[in-house]
Amino acid sequence: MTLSSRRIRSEDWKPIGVKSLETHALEVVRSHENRSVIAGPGAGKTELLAQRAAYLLQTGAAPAPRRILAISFKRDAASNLAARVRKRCHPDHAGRLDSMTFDAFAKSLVDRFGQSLPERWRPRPDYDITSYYERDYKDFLFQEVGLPPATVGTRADLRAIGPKTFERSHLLGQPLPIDGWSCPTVGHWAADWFWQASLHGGEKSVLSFPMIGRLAELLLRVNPMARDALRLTYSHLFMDEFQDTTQVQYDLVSTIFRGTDTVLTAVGDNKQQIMRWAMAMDDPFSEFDADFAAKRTSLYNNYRSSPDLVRIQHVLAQALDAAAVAPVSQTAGTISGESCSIFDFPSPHAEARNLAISVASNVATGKLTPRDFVLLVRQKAGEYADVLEPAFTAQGLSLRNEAGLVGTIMLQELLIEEVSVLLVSLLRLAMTPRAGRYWSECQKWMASLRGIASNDELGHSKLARELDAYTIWLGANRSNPPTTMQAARSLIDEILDFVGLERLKSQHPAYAQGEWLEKVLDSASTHVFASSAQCGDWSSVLDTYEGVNAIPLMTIHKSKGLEYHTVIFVGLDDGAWWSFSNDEIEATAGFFVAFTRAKQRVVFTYCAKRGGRTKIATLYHLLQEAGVQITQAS
DNA sequence: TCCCAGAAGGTTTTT
DNA sequence: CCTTCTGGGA
Repeated sequence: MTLSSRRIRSEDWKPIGVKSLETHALEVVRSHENRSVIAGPGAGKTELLAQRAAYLLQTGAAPAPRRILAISFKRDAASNLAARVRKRCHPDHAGRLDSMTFDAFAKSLVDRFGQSLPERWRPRPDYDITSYYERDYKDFLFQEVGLPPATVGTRADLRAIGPKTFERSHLLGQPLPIDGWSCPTVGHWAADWFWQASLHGGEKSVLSFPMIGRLAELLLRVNPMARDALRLTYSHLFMDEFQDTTQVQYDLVSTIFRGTDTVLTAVGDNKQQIMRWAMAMDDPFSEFDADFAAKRTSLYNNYRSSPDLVRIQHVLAQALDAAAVAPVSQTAGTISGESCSIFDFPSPHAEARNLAISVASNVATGKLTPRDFVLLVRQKAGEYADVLEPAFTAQGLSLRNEAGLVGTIMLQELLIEEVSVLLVSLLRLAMTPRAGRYWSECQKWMASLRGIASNDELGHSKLARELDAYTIWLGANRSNPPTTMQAARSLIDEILDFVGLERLKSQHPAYAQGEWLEKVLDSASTHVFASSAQCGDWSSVLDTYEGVNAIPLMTIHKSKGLEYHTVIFVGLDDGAWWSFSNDEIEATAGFFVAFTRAKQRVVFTYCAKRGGRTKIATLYHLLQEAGVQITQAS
């Protein structure tokens, strides 16, 4: 298929790379109005946005030079959408899509226009980014802030606020007032103090991402030129995972685009709202529909899960939304036995052994690989890993806690870092046989780092020669994986010398700021070294590094947006679900997210030693209602 | 310094 | 629900 840069007439446009789209999805793809799209798990939300981007760019509905802004929560979601659009569109078209995270968007605004903020709200240009924890707010409220003036309130009033309310309601609750709070309550008096200390207190301003979001919103209110530039630039805005939008993010989008000709598309799933405790809005879709006169559309296909799993999912979905409509599975079932079962084990040890044996026997048939499985837990993945890992190792399998720390950063985070991906590609190319597919990948990486244009053939062939020479040298001189931490680090430094540290920093601003790059490289070295310790040759070292043969273990929250052939949920008990009664809807939504990661099979495990099943009886009733059986195992 | 009782934490993205 | 932290008192 050749990708054309020619404009296609709207009536001639067809979805690309898929057989068909359901009628409602196609309607959204071609829509010229604001839309909210409620789409359950596996309905193809990202695909819908990718098709819509292709439609808008190729038909000129998003007319050049105007652009599409796509905002996601997670970096992988943002890059995933961009990749799908690149695959379907000519570079000239795909280049008019900006796909980024909410935080990257807000930060880019503060970096570009932040100095136009009034003095009291103006961060220093070289501000640091931090995460404020409850602890920090507590210390602040109880010590640093001191005594409020008598006109505002007493120390007791101040302490009565509590760190959570302080952050949610006072510090970040409303858009910032340009001239400060005029008749402040105790909360706003303290919030103002906190803001001023963060902005002007030390040598550098220290801001959290939500604070950056608030500053971005304010600067667009005080700087109409910047705001109009954005309105003019973007003819269309996409928002993914809209159910998890926070008030800060919503206010920013409203300030920029409400009442303009920019067409907004918000997609998400109410039933997967599991971030309310982390400041997500209660019902962002209803507010969006009202504020933007958006038309609501629901999608009813499920391209991920088998008909039997979709049937059970619907039982859970009805507990979250009585009006839920049964989705239609578009995927054939391949499991011969039960597609969902609960196993009751006598001990966590027996549970680990049994699970390891059953995964191993599945892998042994050759039909499934370790990566087809996921072990999900509600919380404390590390503690479960301690018990499960030895059992899996005993069966010749490796299990990997994706949230485990390598040095100071999380494994899952390290593996998606650009510099880590680049290192692995270069090492594969240099060290392993039949690494052809890494050649073009490395070539692409290096070309973009060096700013070589796609039509610059001379530049590309010069780069190709350099790349070949370097990887041959590397393969010849560093053929043994490092045996010490120092060796791992110096190898990485050496490769980065070839890549060009400065080029890397200028392409990826995050690496130019603070200690981040140093942390990533340190973590990468640690992980290369640890992977080398377990394996002999580079090929298996890199497999271990990437975990290509490891069964992932993670929390439900981390699994959002992912999918696996078989989901094994460990710990369907009151202990793991201690918070169930605090917010039954949100907890059930978490259960729904875990269940809907599976394409073919879900296994739940229970062990009386970890807790009862009285508090989460509702979940057991739902499964029972769906015909799922509990089996005593040993 | 130690002990005990009661409180708090746990699920988190993002440059 | 279970584990770890905290603060007051001895």
